[in-house]
Amino acid sequence: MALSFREALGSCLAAIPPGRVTTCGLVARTLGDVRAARSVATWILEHPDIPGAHRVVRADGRPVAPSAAGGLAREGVRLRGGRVAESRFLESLSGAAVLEDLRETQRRLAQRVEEVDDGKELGTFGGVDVAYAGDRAFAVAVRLDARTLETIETCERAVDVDFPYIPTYLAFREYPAVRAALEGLRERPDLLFVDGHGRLHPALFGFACYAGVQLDLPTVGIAKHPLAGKLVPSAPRMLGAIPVEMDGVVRGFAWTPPRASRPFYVSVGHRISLERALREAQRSTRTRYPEPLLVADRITKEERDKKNTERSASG
DNA sequence: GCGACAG
DNA sequence: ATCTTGTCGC
Repeated sequence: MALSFREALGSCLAAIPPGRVTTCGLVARTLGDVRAARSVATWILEHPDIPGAHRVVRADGRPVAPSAAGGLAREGVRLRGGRVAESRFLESLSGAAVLEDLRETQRRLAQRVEEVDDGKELGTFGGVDVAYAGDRAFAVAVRLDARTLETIETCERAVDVDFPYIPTYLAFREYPAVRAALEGLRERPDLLFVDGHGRLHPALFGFACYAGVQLDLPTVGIAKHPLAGKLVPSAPRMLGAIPVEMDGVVRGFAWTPPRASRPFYVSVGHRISLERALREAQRSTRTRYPEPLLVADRITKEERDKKNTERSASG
């Protein structure tokens, strides 16, 4: 059965015997992917009450939790120079490899991605983005007129998140909030822009693909930073954009808008061709980033700050 | 071969 | 993404 991140981490920590410690890297490998090491540390820092959290250390032996010294001392573990001796480190750990399961889910769903579109005119562009305040996610979905780029409608939803940010697993953190916001729109957009990569992903299944397949909606992935693939500046440009290849296949483009200082990355999410994804991304851009994502990003931060103010005002 | 890695 | 001081440019 599928375990949540929280439960899987809990079972990992419960498997560390008193008097021993484990590195973030080993916890991450046990969860199924070493690239989650930093996320494990962040999660423990932000959830200091997790049982066993005091037994997690960095590679150099420094405990992750600032208050770990007391719990370790009660188990006979002394800190020397703020570090736990390597002789205390566990070499292996048992636990549920949830990230392996999620990667398998990505690979399976990746086969459903359709990289062709129906060629129809697009009346509206959608955009989704999420801001965070601790475990609270503030998601916004917007729908814009594709010709004028004027905002037609917006929808905000706040939901609790229970999955950390882990590179290449972004969808599992953001999708629930994004879906909730999209469901509140009166009409679905003809094409949805997602803040994150599409097929430019190690499993060819970034957040934009995940959202597209789950929603059965045409999507385009837009990202500010590279994740997978390599730029090929020597290759012929497409509409002024530099191809990004993975294993010799062009999976995306890096495009710098006319007055912008840096490029953004475009790739297919679902139900669209790569060339058209680039063309629509360019058509939707007025300044430095596709307008639907700028609008969603702005509202998302306004909502978060508004809710935070209300919360502190009411005690 | 290994580490880094969207938001 | 968020945090956060200082710094730069319009």
